[in-house]
Amino acid sequence: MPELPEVETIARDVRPLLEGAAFQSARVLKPDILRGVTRSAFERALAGRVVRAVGRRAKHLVILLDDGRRVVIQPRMTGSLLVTRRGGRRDPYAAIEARLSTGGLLTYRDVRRLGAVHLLTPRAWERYTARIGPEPLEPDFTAQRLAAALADGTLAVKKALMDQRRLAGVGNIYANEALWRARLDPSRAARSITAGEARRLHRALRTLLSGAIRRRGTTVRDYRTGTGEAGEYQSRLDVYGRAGLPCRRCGEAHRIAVTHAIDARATYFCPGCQH
DNA sequence: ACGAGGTCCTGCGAGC
DNA sequence: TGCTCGCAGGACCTCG
Repeated sequence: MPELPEVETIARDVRPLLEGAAFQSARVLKPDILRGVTRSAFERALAGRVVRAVGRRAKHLVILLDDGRRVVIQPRMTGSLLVTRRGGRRDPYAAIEARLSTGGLLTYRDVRRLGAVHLLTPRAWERYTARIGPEPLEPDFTAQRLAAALADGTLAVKKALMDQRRLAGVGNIYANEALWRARLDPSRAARSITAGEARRLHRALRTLLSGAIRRRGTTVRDYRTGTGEAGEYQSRLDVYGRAGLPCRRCGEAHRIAVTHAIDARATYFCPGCQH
């Protein structure tokens, strides 16, 4: 499930293949993934446009066109973006295909189609990005800013971490991992996190997310990089998916537990060392 | 203002 | 073996 490191990996993979290339044509094969734009309007908008930049904001891929508009792709659970040579086998899960002037084919595929694709004017993009919280890997994201994002919440700290208005890009896997690293109980009220704990969590988040980017993301099931491969970080996970296994800090003394008490999501934690 | 729960969607694995 | 069913869950929604 693409979170920040996965979307960043996809962006880095497709960037050199897209920037400077023109879309010759685009076809929307599964129109229900489009938001706020019709199939025909989307296809017309892409035709002839040159890609000026490819980036990431939170868990969204952002393709900046030469007319200032942006194609914003939110892969959610099972979305992936891939550039291939043309003439390959038909992908039954392809939602959008766009032919490139370089001879390549850009495909957005999404098995469950929970993803969303927007076409945004500069003004609409400003409104869109303003609703998302700070980027945790930006240099100006300090422990104080993290503490501020958590300060007003009676909700569980894990849920606060995953709230995209408070903090950008963290989903279920990395929220579990960051809280284990910071030795914090996921069910703690967000506002109960002290300044010192926020510093621990801040450090945990930054090292975790940058480490996961270096390993090209975490593939549990569906996630693929921009070159169609699995990520490499799944073998490094400390808690996610490790229910019943010994805690990597406590050893045999404590085993990883799983609960669905927080927002009905799978929460993995060590009862021995997370408080 | 908050939490709880529903919704979208399809593949997969557990269980009978 | 073949079927049903629940689960995976990010973001958004409504309801109380």
